[in-house]
Formats: sequence, C-alpha cells, structure tokens
Amino acid sequence: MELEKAYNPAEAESTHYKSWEERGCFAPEINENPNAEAFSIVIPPPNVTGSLHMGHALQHTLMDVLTRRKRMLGYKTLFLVGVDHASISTQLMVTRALKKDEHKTPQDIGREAFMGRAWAWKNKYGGTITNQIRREGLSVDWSRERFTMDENLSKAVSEVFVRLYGEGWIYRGKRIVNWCPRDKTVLSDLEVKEETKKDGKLFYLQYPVKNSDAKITVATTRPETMLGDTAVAVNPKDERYKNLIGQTIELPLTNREIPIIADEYVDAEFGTGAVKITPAHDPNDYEVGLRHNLEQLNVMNDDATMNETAGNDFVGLDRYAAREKVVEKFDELSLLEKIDDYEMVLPVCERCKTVIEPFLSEQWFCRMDEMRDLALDLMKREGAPHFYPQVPHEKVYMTWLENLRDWTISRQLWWGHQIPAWYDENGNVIVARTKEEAVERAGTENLTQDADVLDTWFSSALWSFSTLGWNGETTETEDLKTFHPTDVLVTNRDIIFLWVSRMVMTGLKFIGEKPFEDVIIHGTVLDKNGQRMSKTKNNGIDPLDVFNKYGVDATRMTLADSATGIDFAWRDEKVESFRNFANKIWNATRFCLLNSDGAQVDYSFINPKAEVKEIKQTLGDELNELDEEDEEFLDKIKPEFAFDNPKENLSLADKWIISRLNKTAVQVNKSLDKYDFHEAVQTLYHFFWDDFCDWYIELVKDEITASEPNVKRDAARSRVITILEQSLRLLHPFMPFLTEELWQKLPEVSSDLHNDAYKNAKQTIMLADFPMGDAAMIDEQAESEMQAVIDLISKTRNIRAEMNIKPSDRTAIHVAANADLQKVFNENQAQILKLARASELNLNETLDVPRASAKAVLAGGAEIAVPLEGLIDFAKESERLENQSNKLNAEGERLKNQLANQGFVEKAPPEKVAGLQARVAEIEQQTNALKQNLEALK
RNA sequence: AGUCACUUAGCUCAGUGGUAGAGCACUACCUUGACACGGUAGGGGUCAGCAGUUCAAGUCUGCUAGUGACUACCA
Repeated sequence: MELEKAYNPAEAESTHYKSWEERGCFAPEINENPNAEAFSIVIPPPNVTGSLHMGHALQHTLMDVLTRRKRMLGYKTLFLVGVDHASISTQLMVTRALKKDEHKTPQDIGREAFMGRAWAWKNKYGGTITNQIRREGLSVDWSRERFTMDENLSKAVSEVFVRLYGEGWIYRGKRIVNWCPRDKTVLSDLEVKEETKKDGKLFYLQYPVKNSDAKITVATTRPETMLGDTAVAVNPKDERYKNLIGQTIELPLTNREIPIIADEYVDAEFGTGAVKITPAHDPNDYEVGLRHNLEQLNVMNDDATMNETAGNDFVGLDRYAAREKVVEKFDELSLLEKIDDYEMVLPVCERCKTVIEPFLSEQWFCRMDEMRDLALDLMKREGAPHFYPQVPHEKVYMTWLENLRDWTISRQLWWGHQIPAWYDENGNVIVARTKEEAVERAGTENLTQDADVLDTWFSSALWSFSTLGWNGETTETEDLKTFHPTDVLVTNRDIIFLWVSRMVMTGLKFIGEKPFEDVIIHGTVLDKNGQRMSKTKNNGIDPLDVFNKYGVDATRMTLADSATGIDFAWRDEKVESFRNFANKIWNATRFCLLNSDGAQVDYSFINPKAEVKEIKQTLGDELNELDEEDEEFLDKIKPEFAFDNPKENLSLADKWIISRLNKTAVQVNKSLDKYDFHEAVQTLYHFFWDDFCDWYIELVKDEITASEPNVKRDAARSRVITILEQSLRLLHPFMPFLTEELWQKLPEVSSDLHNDAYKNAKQTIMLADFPMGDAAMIDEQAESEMQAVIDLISKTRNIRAEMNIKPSDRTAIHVAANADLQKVFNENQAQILKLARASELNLNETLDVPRASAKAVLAGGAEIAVPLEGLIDFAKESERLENQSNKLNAEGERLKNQLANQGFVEKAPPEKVAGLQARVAEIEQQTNALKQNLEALK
C-alpha cells in the first residue's frame, strides 16, 4: 500500500471519529478491567446558544490530551460532555425569533407556550457546539451527555434550593440590585462589566434651603435621579456645611422637602462636598438611607423609563430623555450652576452592554458566608483544589472568597429552572421540591409559583455531581462512586469566581467532598496583535476555519504547545509549522511502509518487559507470584526461553534511538503529569523530527531499502517500524486523527503490545498501551557514541558547505582519535560515508594530511581533516578556523575567569568545578589544535 | 486606588541559580527515489533599566519604566 504524497487531514477526520464513537471507545464501559483506576473530567459546559471559539478549542484540547493518555494507560476513563441552558441568551434569541416570525412578544403567548418555543429552539439549534466538539476529536462519552435542564439535573437544582432555604442560606429580600433594563432582569455582580465613558458630564445642581436664601450645590452624573432624592448629605466635619445640617431642602421640580444630613460616607474633597441621596437608585445611597431611615423612592419602571413617582412632567420618559429635561428645567429655574466634562466608568450588562440601572427590587439571594467558609477551609486544610499554575490563581481565588458578598440568584426570565417557591393567598412563602409537596404543606391548592428562574450558574455549580446522577433523592450512584471527585478541571480564569468556586462550595456542601483535585487555568488566546478577541473588534479567529485550513491535529498541537498558563498571541505561522509536522509524520510513515515487506511490529527488542509478559502468559501462574525484577524470576525464565539476546544484534543507531525513545516517553509522561503541555509537545516534536527522521531513518536507510529480502533487512525494517509505532502512540493524545489513520496502515501489532483492559485494542490506537518509557532502556553510552558520530558528520558537512564542495563530489575524511572513538567510527563507517558524502574514512592516532586540507576539532580530543587539493580556498579556510578558534577562546576565557575566582573554587559544588576544569582542558586542547592547523596553512 | 502578571533573536514564545533555546522569518547551497508542508550548513540576543543578595543572576530581592489583567470605588 502506498500513501499519498502529502497528508490530507479532511479524509482522516471524516472517518475515525464516527468509528470510535460507534465502537463505544469513549465510554468508560469499554474498559473491562474490574480493578482499573478511574479517571474523570467534566467539560465546562458551553452555552447551548454558543458556537466554538478559540478558548474552547484550547481548553478542549488540553482535556482531551489528558483523557486520551489516561485511557491508553488503562484507566477507566470518563470525559463528560454537555451544555448549559444559558438563560439570558437563549431567552433573547427565542424572543427575537418570536418577534421576527410572529410579531409577538413572550407576554403575548404566555409562559407555557414560550417554553415550548424555547425547547423547540434548543432542539433545533442547540446542537451547534456539540457537533463542533465532535469535529475537534474530543473523546467524550456521548452516552452520558448532559444538559443543565435535563430532568435529573433540574431535580438536583430544586433539591439544593430547598435544602439551602431550609438552612437559612437562601432568603428573599428587597435590595438594590444590578438591573439590566433591556433584558429586564437582575444580574449578579459577576455579570456586570465596566465601560469607560470619556464624554461623560458632571452636572452641578443648586438646591434651595428652606427659609433661607442659601442654596446648596450637589454634583451628579445622573440628574434624573434627583426626582427620587430623599436627602442631601454632607460630611459632619465639613465646616462649610456644618450649620446647614438638620435644615431642610425644598427639592426643585417636586413639591417635596428633604433633610440635610451628615454622614461619614461623604468625601468633602470631591465635587462640592454635598451629595444628593437617592436610596432607590444607588447602592451607596441605599446604605446611607438605611442608616438615616430615609424613604426609598423608586422613580423608574423596569425598562428604565420614569414612573408616576417621578411626576407628571417626566412619567414615561426614558432615563436619558428625563435627564435632559431635568437639566433644562434647572436651567430655566436658574438653578443649574455648571456642567463639567467628566470621564466616568459605567457598569454595563455583560451580554448586551446596556447601562445597568441600580434598582430596588425583591429578589432571592444566597448567603455566601458559610458556603465560603467551606471552600476556605478546604484550601487551608489540604491546599485543594490545587491550581495550575498556582501563582497567581490560588491567591486570587482566596482573596475573592474572603470578600464574598451574597449572590443574587433569581432572574426575571422564563427559560431556566423556575424557583421552587409558592405563595398562598396571603403571600406566605412555601419552598418545596414540587407543587404537590407545596400543596400538602400549605393545605390549599390555591398557590402561585414564583415567576422567576434561577441564575444559570446556580445549576452549573452542581455540574460535577448532578451530571453523575445526584438529585438529592438518589445520592449514591455508581458513577458518583467511581468518578467523583473528578481528577482535574480545565478552564479559563474568567470563571474561577462564577463557576469554579461555586462548584467547590456546592460539592463540599452536598456531596461532602471537593469536586476536583486539580484546576488548570489556561491563558487567553489573543489575536496576532496581542489584543483580546471580541465581537465588537471583529478580530476573532474561528477554529473551524483553522481546522479546515490546517487540520484539527495541527491546531491541537498549536494550542497544546502554547498552553503555558499565560496569554499568547495567535500565529498562523505556528499552525503552519505543526501542519508541516503532521506532514512530516505522514511522510516518514509513508517511507517506512514503502519498505515494510517482511517487517512486523514487535516491541521485544526494545522492551524486555514485553517479552516477560509473553513468557508469563505461556508459563502460567507459577511465575506470576514472583517479582519481575527478582533474580529468581530471571533465572527461572532464562533457560526455558533461550531467546536471542536482542540487544547484541543492535547497531549503535538502534541502541541510540531506543534510548531516545525511552527518554522521550519518560519525559512526556512526566510533563503531562504536571500538566506541562508545552514541554510534552516540544519533546515529541524534537524526538520525531530531529532524532527519528533526520538521523535514525537516514542512518538505517540503506539497510532497509535493500532490494533483496534477507533476515537482516527485515529485522531492521521491523525495528524502524516499531519505533515509528511507539512514536505514533506517544503522539496520539495530541494528534488523534493522523495517528489513527497511520496506525491502521501499519503491519499488525503483536498482541502483547495491547492493553489488557480493552478487547477492542487491536482495532484502534486510542486503546493501545501508552508507552511509559523505561529508565533501564536509556543507554547513555550509546547516546554519547552516537553524538560523536553525529558530530563527525556535521563537522564534515560544515567543511563541505563552507568550501562550496559540490554535493556530487566525494571527499575523503581523515580522523585522528583515540582507540575507543576509532572503534565507534569504524563500526559506523558505512553510515558516515553516506551521510557525510565521503569516499573514504581514514582512522588514525594522529592526523597526517596534505596542507590543502580543511580541518575541524571534535569533542573527545578528536580531529578531522578533509583533503581538498585544488578546491580549498586558503584564505577562507583560515577565516573559518579563526572563527572557530575565537568562539572557543571566548568561552575559555569566561570559564578560566570563573576558575580563577577563589570563591567559586571554594564554595561551588565540587562536581561543577571539576566539570568546568574538564571543559577548559578540552577547549585548550581544541584551540591548540586549531592554532596548529592555522600555522600549517601559512 | 489596590493586587497581580508580563518585558529574552526581526516576530511569536520556551527557559526558576552554573557554557542563552525553539518555531517562523533571514542568508548560502541542494529538485539526493519519504517529505520543497523538504534537506544541509549558517547569521542573528550586553535576556526592559538601575541597584542589591550570591563564588555565580535571564533565573532570587528591591526600585524605575512600559504593557496587560483583575478587584474595589468613582456624587
């Protein structure tokens, strides 16, 4: 079988996902090992109205990398998927559609009909993001897909509400809240953002003092609220106003009289030092009002138009129109002192950017003091959840908890979980799980349910356990026992408060345990100019476009490579480089497959433990009780199985690549265990491209491309294809599609390489054993010998390049080296000749070459010379040697200075000093050699 | 205002005490039977600035400057 010349991602992406899903590979049930440890992760539920953006793609990639690796390692793995109901945005969309299609408002059709439309909308359009999740290749268990408004999850919401109410942690009250006049609902503090308004104005209004000619001037940015003023406040220490305290203001435009009061809250330095107090329309004024027993005059409707209380002149006007009119009237009355330009910051609705109106209304609140203590104690007690990176997130999280205020949980919407509270004819509240329960408790059928729904985050807060079956009634499901607490949460820092902290609190409160061990907070994907992506700036990058252009795997690699916890600017060039990497993997495999006749994938030559496993299976139980490392065990199996010692048949290149492979596997596992995705990607990239493609394949090329079949050739083919197979496994969590596509094309993988937990393992790489790497297979001697060979080849190539030797011209290489190195070079002569384009390799103790030679020094005291009669440019060669010499000298000087430092020699660790001394000796030897070579040119 | 992060090659970023790294871009050569989405060999950085701790600082401490984020307040 021959592969196409270049990797075409679309093909692989269109077939494998379906096949994985159909075979049930994503469900934990695929794991048939009854003793398997569990690994679980829940997706931060995206909005049902949403579509995939780069932040999702990043987050999802990281979760999938972790999940796929754990699954391959034999964990019983659950990656739970689902979306939340997004109360506000869904309601907005459905309302918009209703208006467009039927010219009706929600009120026109009523709550029940509206809910019908909303569900229909959800069923029709709500699948956008879930389909995109399939496109990303996420190995999520679709059989456990959840929605926050599922029956069971809704039941959990009611249960939690009822219990918290019962304990007095939920209450109803009239407070100043953040009101969005467009959505006509209250919002929590966290859903309010700030916007700077540069062209704001500060209005100075004069209020006449009763029975006096005096006027007191107040400064305000919102003159229309003066219609609801119920006092003017000054600082008690402010000498200017001391004698006015206790007097009365005749409030213009109204026929009301309001007192002048003293309150510490007033900053005498700001504005005029006198503040109008509007308790119903400002949170600070509200507090002042409570302290002084002031009336709360609400002058607005829920759409921010003025109501009757504002007076006949203003009723029905929008707040901004009312503002103009108030200012006009003050001007007419000559009570407008002045208008200053004033830059100010306005609170706006996070979703629709409408300016928030502080509004006095009756809402449901969740008390956070005791909830917060649960989370604080957990951190103090066991440092959980552990944030990655710990700095700065842990501190931010703790500080926020410490200053936490009560949470407004009701919303004036229909789409969502209707608050499980009923009112009887007398207005008594009955909080119950169901209407039946409420009726029973109230003793009457005549009950009205609270019209409001709960904040979407209230249900998201239960996500870690409601998704696993908890609903208050059922509290111990198999899934909860197996998968809770989840292992790790991957999310962005914007929702540490909105979601992470609340999940911790509810988890502790209702399950009695933390919802997750670790929390990975990833950075934000910025545009190429380092700006945040936003709809208003229209600088967003659609992950789907990137998938289409470069492939899903390349995108995943890019995101994983960038995941260091801090923000990063998106670069198309980077995806391009990983697209190239995917193509490199494709072509390396293509080459191996072109030379794969007679080859088999067999791990035994690189991992004796795999052999042991096979032997154990053959010999049966008697050996299973013995430790594999035990000498008795080894003695017992050796004579029975006189397998060749495979290591003795291996070339230096083989030993070297086996060592590199094991180092890579060890490193990748280590990196992923500490959630260092960047390190894992870099390790894999350089192993595959530099070690495997640039060196190993080149070193064994002649051997595996031999046209005549023979045992040696086929063994070499097996080795190269096995290394390749192992590499694909290591890459699979990052690049699932490409690796599956290629893995399917490899010769059959021997059975002992599969994971016992999965009966489907032979059909898919995603259920193959993930290579852990074996420290015993790391061969430092082979690595250093190979390094010498690489050094020899590279230096020769350098000479050839610098001297402009045509690629077709072969040159001789003379090497001076010690006996050990000579042996290494001699054994690898064929490869050296090929890769250095040399005609002959002369090995000696010393160099004896014509003057017309280019030379270089190697590590370990070796030197090389390339005779270039008629080709050498002596001036250029001098310059080249000079350059090398200068570089070495600079380093040597630096090190010698360090060694000359008494303090260094005395205080630095001895091995450091010895290392430096050795390096200095080598540099001296090499510079001497270079000097002699230079002399010889003259 | 407070808290925090960031500042390393032209660009995007790794690198937490011991000889400055990667990818892209750049230069030269190469259409060599896996790959031009490629190969080979190169050039390029007083690690924002200043001071300190240390035998030794890109790395630790303090200050300064710039950039960004978050929290609170803003009559």
